[in-house]
Amino acid sequence: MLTPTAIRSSVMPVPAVPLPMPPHDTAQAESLAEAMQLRGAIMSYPRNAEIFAEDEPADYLYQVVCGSVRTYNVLSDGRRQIGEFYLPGDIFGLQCGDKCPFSAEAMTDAKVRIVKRSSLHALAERDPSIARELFVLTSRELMRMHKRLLLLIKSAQERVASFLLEMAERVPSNPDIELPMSRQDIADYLGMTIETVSRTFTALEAAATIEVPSSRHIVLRNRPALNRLNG
Amino acid sequence: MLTPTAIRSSVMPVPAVPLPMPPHDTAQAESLAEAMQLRGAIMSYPRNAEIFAEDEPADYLYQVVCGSVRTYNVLSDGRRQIGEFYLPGDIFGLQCGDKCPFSAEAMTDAKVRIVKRSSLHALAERDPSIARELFVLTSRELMRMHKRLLLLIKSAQERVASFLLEMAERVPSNPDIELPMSRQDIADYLGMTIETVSRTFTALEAAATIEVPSSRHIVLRNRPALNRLNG
DNA sequence: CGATGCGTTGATAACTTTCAAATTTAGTGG
DNA sequence: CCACTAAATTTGAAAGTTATCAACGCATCG
Repeated sequence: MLTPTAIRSSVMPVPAVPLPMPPHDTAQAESLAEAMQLRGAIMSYPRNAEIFAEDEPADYLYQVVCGSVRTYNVLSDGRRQIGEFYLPGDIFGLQCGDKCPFSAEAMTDAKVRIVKRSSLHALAERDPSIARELFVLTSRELMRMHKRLLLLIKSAQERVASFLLEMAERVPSNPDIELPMSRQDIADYLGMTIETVSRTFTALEAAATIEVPSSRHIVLRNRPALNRLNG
Repeated sequence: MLTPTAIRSSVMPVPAVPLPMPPHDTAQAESLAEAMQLRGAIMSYPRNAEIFAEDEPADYLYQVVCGSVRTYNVLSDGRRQIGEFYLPGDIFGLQCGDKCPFSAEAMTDAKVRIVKRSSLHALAERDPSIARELFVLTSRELMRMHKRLLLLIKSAQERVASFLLEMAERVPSNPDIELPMSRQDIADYLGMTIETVSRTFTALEAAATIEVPSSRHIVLRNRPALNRLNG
C-alpha cells in the first residue's frame, strides 16, 4: 500500500488578528479555553500547508479555530498514516514529548490558535483547575485513540461505517455530512487503499445505507445498518 | 476473525501486604510513585483473573507490581482486541472517564497496586508536581497508543517484528525474550489470527531472524532485519 | 493413559491490494 | 461562460495476503 504523498506547500502561514470567542460558562477563574485565548496567537494556513513537522521541537499546543487539520506519519517506504483529523474547537499537540511524533497540515484553509506549552504548564503549576483540564483533555484523546484501535482490526465496511458515524457525531449537520478530507485522507486514516474506500462507499450506497450526492457529501440513510456494522 | 474468548475466572483476588519499593530519586517532596505507595493497596490476582470489567465505574488507578496484565475489549461478535499489555512498573487505568472503556485481566499471576483516582486527583489539586506527573504519564500512554496505530496498518510480518522489538525493549533481557502472553493474546493485540501469528514466527525463524526454542521463549538473532521490517 | 489446552501446519476461501484505465470534478486561462 | 488540462474518484481484472476450516503434534494433568 504505497501512498507517496509529497504534499508540501511553500506558502507561509499568515498571522491574523485573534477572533473573539464566546464566553465560557464555567465558574472557573480562568479556564483552559480562556487561557489559550489570552495567550494564543492565531495563524492562518492555506489548504495543505504544514503546521508543524515530525521531529520538530514540540513547543506549542494548537486549537483549531476554523477549517480542519490532519496529523500524520510517513513511513520509510512512503506509506502515510493519518493520526487524527481535527475540527473547529479541537485541541491537538497534547501527546508531544520533546519532539513532535508526527506532522500536521491544514486539510482545508484553516485558522489555528497557537499557545506555548511552557506558558500553559507554568499556568498549570499555579492553577490546579488548568492542570486538571489538561489531564482530562489528554485522557479524552487517549480514549479516542482507543476507539481507533478497535476500528483498525475490523473489515473495510466496518471501518468506513465507524468512520462515517464518528464524523456524523463530530459535524452535527445530520444526516448530511460534509467531509473536509479527500478519499486519500480517509484511506490513510482507516489503513486501507483509496480504491477500497471508494468501492466501500459504492457498496454502502448500493445497499441504500448511505447516499453520495458528491464525493465529499454523504447522507446517512440507514443509521441502524451503520451501527450494526460498527459492532 | 472470531475469537470468542470467554475467559472469566471465578477466583477472588487476595489482598496482600504492600511490598517495599526502591526509593525514588527525584527531589520532589512527594512523587506520584511515592503517593501511590502510600495510598495504594496491593491485590494479588491469579492468572486470567479479572481486575476490572468494561463499563464498571472507573474509580481506581493501577500499577503492576509483578506479573503482567492485559486490557481488552470484546466486540459484539466475539472478536477480542487487546488494548495494551502492562508489565511491572507500568501504570494503567489512566484513560478512564467515568466508566472503564475496557476490561483488564491478569495475564500471569500478578500483584497490582490499586489507588483511588479521587485520592490522587485531590492530591494533584494541592501538588502541581503530581498533576504534572499524571499529565506526563497520560501523554506518554498516548504516544504509545500512537505507535500502535502505526503498527496496525502494516503487514503481518511487520506487525510481529514491531511487537518483538517492543517487547525486547520492555523486558531488558536481550536478546532473549520471555513472553508472558499466549499466541492468542499476541494475535488479538496485533489484530490478526493465531494461525497467522504462528506462521509468521515460523517464517522469521526460517529466515534466521529469530529463534523459538519454546513457544514463549524468543531469541532475536537478527535485529537489523527486524528493524528493517519495523519500517 | 486418555483428556485437554495450546501451538503448528496444510488446503481452500475470502478479502484487500495492485495495476490499469475510464470517468468525473476542479481549476485555469481565454 | 466555455474549453482545456490536471487532479481526484470510480471501476475492472488479476495477484497477493490473511482468514477460515480442519487436522495434527505436543505438552500437562488428572
